[in-house]
Amino acid sequence: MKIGELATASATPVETIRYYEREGLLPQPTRTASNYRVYEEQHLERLQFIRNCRGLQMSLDEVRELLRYKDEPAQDCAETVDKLLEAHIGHVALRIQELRGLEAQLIALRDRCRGTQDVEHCGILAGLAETPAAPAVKQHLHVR
Amino acid sequence: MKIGELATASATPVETIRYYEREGLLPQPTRTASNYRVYEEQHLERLQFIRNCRGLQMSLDEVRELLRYKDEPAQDCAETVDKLLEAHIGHVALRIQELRGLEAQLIALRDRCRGTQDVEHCGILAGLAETPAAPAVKQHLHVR
DNA sequence: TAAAAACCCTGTAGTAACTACAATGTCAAG
DNA sequence: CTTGACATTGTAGTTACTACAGGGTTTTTA
Repeated sequence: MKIGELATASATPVETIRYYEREGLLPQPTRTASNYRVYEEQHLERLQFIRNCRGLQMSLDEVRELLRYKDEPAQDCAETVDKLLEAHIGHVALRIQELRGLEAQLIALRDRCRGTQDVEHCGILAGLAETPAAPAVKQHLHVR
Repeated sequence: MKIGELATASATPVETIRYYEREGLLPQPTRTASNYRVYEEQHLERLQFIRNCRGLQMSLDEVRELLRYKDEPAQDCAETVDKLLEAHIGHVALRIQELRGLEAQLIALRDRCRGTQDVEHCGILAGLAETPAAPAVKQHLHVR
């Protein structure tokens, strides 16, 4: 299987596959005489695993950890895997909470606009300029 | 007001303020003889506006656009501002939907693990390896 | 008054997870 | 035998910052 085929089989851009290889998530495949990458079924499976994890919004570091457990299972693996997943679920739930608050604020802001025409008196811009009123999501601006 | 004061007044890291200046979001302030930036009240207001928008998860490009309307109000401004906000609300709502689906999948995955001990048969890793079963968030992996 | 601490400056590089070239090489079809 | 699709490496761009390094200045403190 050449890289293009693997790409379509896994719905992953070619460049991303090469990126995963550079990052050590995918093992280096064998090469043809002309230096083309040649993949086996195993590669496809591993790539699909990665993509599934990514689809679940895990970071590449988390994926790396899971792959490590797949590659060399130890006795306390299951527990650790479970923990990782548990933590991830927590993050997602928190993010949903934050976005809900955000949505409410945005809707409130939008509704301030209804009824004004000119920008000078537009409630939206005024609302965004307010200092304490709409301190928005106060926490770390830095969520994903 | 020196940059440090502006930073504490706006709860924004100093480096971020300089970054906004480089990006053209904040106008270049005057300087002291020793080349220190000197800010006025206006700067603080503008920075607060930016931070509020960012707190609402708007991109800097969106903020830039809003600032443009603040700076030079035209006749059809209010409408455009409204549209921008409307679109933004849509994005947030969509993202919440996606995360909800995600959460459900993660929980289902976690529950597959209950009852197994060793990694070889751990339902979580097996679930993540499956091809069609948990295609996760199928769409663009690339949401924020 | 002098030294130390706290602040400021510019410029560059790093972050995550890709994406997008540029410049080149290879292979299959017509 | 040429055209087009595919492959290669390497580098730079994306977003919104963050973190230095290597300097200068100002304020505080002893």
